[in-house]
Amino acid sequence: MSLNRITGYQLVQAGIVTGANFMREVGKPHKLRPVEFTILQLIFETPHISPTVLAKTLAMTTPSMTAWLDKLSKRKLLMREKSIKDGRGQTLALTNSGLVLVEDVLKVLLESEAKLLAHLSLGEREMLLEILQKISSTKS
Amino acid sequence: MSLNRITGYQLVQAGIVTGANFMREVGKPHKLRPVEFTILQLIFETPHISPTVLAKTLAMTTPSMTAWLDKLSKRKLLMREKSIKDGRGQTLALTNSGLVLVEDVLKVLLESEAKLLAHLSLGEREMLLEILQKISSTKS
DNA sequence: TATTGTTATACTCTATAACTATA
DNA sequence: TATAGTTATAGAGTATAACAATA
Repeated sequence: MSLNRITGYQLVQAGIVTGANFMREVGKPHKLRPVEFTILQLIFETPHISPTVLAKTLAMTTPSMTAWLDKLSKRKLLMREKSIKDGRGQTLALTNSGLVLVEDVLKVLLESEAKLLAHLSLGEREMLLEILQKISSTKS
Repeated sequence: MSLNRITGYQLVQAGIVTGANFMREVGKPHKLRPVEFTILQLIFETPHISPTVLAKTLAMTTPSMTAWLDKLSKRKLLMREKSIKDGRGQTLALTNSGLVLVEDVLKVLLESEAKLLAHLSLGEREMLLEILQKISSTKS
């Protein structure tokens, strides 16, 4: 028996490959961390999402999320608005430049990952995403 | 288009699930980080492996690896030996307690991941490991 | 000259605790 | 009392640069 049978290990190893692709194609040129892109994209997909929900989705604490939102806010990529429904809460929204960035980056990522994983068949790539989503859905 | 189509994102999300499983089953009880287990297991699988090769395999710098090896060495889980072939190099080996730990942890991980992923079919689990390994093999 | 491994150092990211404001 | 979000702080993990020893 070996490390090759440990799913957690294989996920990390595969993540090294996709992470390097992200850094080369997006991270360096846009000075953007993976988590920063993910936050922006999640706001794009779920308008009015709150910092707390975002933190839970990405398995981090709210103080950490505050720090990331501060950085992205200073770069004018997103805005914090007071929630109307709950005076304690916030509602997050992309600025125009945030929207432009997210659309560009997503396109670049889809294309570069397609090249990166070109040695996999289409069926394998579909299967992979499907299985990974099943695993993620384990999260409470 | 959405984040769901980004392999890097799905790998991270699935990694949150397996990472939480590791922490609960192994990390907390044995006070062991995932990278620490991986280092020990790689030494077990590849006796006489060197710190530099280990660092490359795990995509980290040699000073980082030195720090991890220091910690594991202080816990008497591994030993550093001078390489006979190359006076600059080292050869890593598990101590007896390192060997016992690694064998126990690997067993616990295989069993707990099997439960964690029980909602996947056997075919899906095999396919997943196979595809992840294909992606990892992209690494130079 | 190049490589192995270590030390020194500073930076990034993180979590915990204590706090404010609202529910 | 509980929850949303912030601030303060300390710790973990990291990378870069400079170094010693060997090739």
